[in-house]
Amino acid sequence: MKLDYSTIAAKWKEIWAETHLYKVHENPDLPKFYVLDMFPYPSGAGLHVGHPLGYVASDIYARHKRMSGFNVLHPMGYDAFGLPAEQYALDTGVHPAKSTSDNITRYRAQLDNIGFSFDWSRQVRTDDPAYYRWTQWIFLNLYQHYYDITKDKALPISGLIAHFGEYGSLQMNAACADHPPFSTEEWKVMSAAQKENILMNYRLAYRKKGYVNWCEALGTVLANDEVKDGVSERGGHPVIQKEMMQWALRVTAYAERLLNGMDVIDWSESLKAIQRNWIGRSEGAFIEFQLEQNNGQTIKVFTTRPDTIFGSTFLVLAKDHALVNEIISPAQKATVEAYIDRSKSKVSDVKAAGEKNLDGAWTGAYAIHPITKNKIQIWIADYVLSDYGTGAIMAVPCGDERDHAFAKQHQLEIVEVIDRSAFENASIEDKQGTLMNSDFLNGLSVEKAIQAILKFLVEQQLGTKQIAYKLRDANFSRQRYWGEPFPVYYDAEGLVHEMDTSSLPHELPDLDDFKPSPDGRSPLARLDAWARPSADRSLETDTMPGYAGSSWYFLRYMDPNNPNEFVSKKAVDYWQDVDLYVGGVEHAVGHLMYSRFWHKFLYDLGYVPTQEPFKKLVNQGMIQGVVESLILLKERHEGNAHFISADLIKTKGLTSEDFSAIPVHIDFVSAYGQPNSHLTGDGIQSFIQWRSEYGNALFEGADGKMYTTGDSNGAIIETLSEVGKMSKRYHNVVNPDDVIDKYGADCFRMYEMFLGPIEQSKPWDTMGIEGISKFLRKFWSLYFNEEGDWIVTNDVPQESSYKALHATIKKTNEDIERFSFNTAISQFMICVNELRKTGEQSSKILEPLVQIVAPFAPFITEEIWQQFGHKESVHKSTFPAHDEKWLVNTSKTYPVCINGKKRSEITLAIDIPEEEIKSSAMALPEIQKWLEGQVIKKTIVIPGKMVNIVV
RNA sequence: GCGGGUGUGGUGAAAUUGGUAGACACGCUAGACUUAGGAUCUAGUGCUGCAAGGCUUGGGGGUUCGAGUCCCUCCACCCGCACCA
Repeated sequence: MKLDYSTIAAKWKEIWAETHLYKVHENPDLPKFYVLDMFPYPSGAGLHVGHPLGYVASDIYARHKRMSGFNVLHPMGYDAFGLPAEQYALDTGVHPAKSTSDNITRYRAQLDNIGFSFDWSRQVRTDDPAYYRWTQWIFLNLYQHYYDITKDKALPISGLIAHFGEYGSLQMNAACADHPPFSTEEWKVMSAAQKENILMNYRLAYRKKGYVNWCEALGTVLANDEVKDGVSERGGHPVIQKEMMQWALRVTAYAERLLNGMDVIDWSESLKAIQRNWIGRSEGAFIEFQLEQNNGQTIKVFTTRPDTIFGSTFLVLAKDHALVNEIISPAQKATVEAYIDRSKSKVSDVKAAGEKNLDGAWTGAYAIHPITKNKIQIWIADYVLSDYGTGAIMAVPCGDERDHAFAKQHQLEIVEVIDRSAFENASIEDKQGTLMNSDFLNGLSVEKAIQAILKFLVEQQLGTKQIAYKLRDANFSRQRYWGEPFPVYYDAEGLVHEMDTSSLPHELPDLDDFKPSPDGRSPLARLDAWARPSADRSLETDTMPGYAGSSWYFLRYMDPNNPNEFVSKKAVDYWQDVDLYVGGVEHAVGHLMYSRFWHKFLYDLGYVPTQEPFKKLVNQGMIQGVVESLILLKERHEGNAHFISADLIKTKGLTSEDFSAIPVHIDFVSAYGQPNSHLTGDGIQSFIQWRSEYGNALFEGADGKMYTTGDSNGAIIETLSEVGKMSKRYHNVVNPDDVIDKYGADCFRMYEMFLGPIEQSKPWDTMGIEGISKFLRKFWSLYFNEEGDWIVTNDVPQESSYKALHATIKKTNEDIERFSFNTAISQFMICVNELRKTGEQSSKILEPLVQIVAPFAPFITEEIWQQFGHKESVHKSTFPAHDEKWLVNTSKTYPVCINGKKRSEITLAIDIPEEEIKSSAMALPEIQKWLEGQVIKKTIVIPGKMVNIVV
């Protein structure tokens, strides 16, 4: 049999599908293992070589676990709802439902091509009503629960209502937005609408009016993590702050648990750091400042440095702080309004520039310093954010850089309260130094002063100890068509009513015109018959954001077709949680945060047995593309464009002033990504056809070879050569199907793994793939000769072959376990080279070798395995165990006594019988004497101290 | 600015607990077979030196018999957050 990978792959793909090889069931007799990939959203572009990197790694891991006696759940599905799918549909004019399904078909074919061991019977897609009815169901649960801080869990809202009926809002320790306190009596006389408004402050899914990230171009509101540098992450459109009525999720209620949970999960430090940073916990205090008018109103500020309170010379409020309008003095009204106008017109991209914004205005009002009783001015400024802390600060110009800059800018008083003379290098914000000008705090260290002032503030009822988080509640409304409809409706008064869970799914209606409306309403709002089923009932026309469906999909895989529950108790008790999750780091604060939040919520409700959904998480790197460009001279040649081969830049002594680089589609480039990447005559023809404006261009290069700038070694070219994302824009997308056509799926898989450590990003470089291809041919040639005859015998193997095999078994086991696939592949190469060198043909060696390689190269190993006469798939076989007897170390370390004194270690070859070495009693001269007659490769003797001998 | 990470040949990278640094592969050089080679095989390939040898894991310092690995310090690069009080 000749090596014909495409025939082999086609054959086994079919057989695996027919026999449902990778189908799994709960099996209490076997330990479970759940290997999960982040499911893709099926965009129109299809998969490129970067996508499968993580999938291949997890597939190898899953296959290995399966062969090691675990019952492995390894599913795949599609994140079909959300902006990307809809945006694609908008671009192409095809209905999202159709384009999504078409794309899924294409993705599926591409995935199958790579030989993954997914159990496709468990596929989920988030746009399937049978799936999203449970997304809606979880939403309703969030709506029906609040977070009890004392019990530290979510509880039904009915308990809260009961509490209000009995105690009013007093003693209610729950996560909520600020609202005026009320008594039992007040609660009892409230109207339904008033009660509902109160409850909205507690519900975990709630409606609120507030500033949101509004993206005009996309016609929708975006979550904080969907906004990067003031523009939308998708499309790069400007985002402004707009006030709208929106659904939101009270993720802040879980901030502390989301933070603490990270201590018990096996994620990379950097990822945990990103999440910690996003949650942004800081300890400090709320301090109340009376207004000068003394009308009972106070301004509550948040500070992490209460010790500097004596240095506080003014207060600053956010521009949309609740009290702003009340306190502005008539004299300052015009100034303040002018400032607010200025500030509102500013788009958020001022932030991106990284400038400090010191704009602000004095309200004309004063507050009373709670301790010194001094009158201090109240200002409004951009640098105070309304949604962090209390939206108000006590400015301490001597202890905070921004306050300091602001004070200078507006000529406000600066009082030094920290003596830092003992700490030369301390910056203004360091917690070092001794208090001064601070009454009873004078002379205390910063640490001690914080404790002392906190005690004082609490005793005097001027403030409380508080923890603030940067984490914001998650906006949950999208003015879009392609998403889950909210299972709620509003009555004539605008009150929210839940749909009955038995009526779910609340299906997304069909629509012809799904373009966003410029007025900020969802396209569904135009569907009057649907949106207003009766005079006193209107439906929510916004839809849920992309992360809704992806926040719990890993649970659905456990029991994907259950019509009665989102997941059965039996299934979730067996599968528990995800043991290994592989995916991109780009989901660090979006998907991974929301999933953990939903999971903890479902845990509180008793639906899932674990607090954390993903025990171990591995972030695969990105496969980057090289941008190949042709050099276009600025100076034209007889009126036509003039390209030169990149190697001529140096020859001609050109500088970057003289030319520009024009990106070339990589399909035209020979030796893509290599130092000698170039266009041949055909390539030039294709280029001209592609970019017709260069039809008459002159192409100047030796032998008609036009070198491109893909070279990363060349001096001047280096600055032109770019490595970055693979994207359509740069025409550098490598399609896995093309690679597989040329080299086969096994080679593709192994090469992706061989590129380097899985977490690292690296450019796709076609050069190295030949090495893997060569290896696979060598591997094949252990089993078949050139004529294609089976050459495996039943002879007794050579000893060296056992050694090579068992070393490889051991290393492969260890390497896969620690996610080091490149080193495992290196070991295969060593083993295969060794077996070829000695001409090993024994099945005793070659049969287990197939099993070791099988997780990496599933197709050709399956083919070879059958040749041994096995009826069952190699992927159902048991991974061979290594035998220690063949793995005697080449050297062993023994403790010895050097010169009768110091205990140290000595490295000796194993050929020296162990009993010859009298443990710790052997002195240096004895060893040297014993070694006489041995072949000594290397000896390092440090007299009186240490011997290192290699025999 | 804050937080996290990374620095090893011409390249991608190994070195799991401190123990012969550079495995494995790419590339390159020479040779063999060839009409030819972008096929295959063989040998060589960290730097330096004719050699013996010397030097070598971003720089400097330290601990240790022994450091790529541990500690201190400086430098460079990458990623995340960024007016968070």
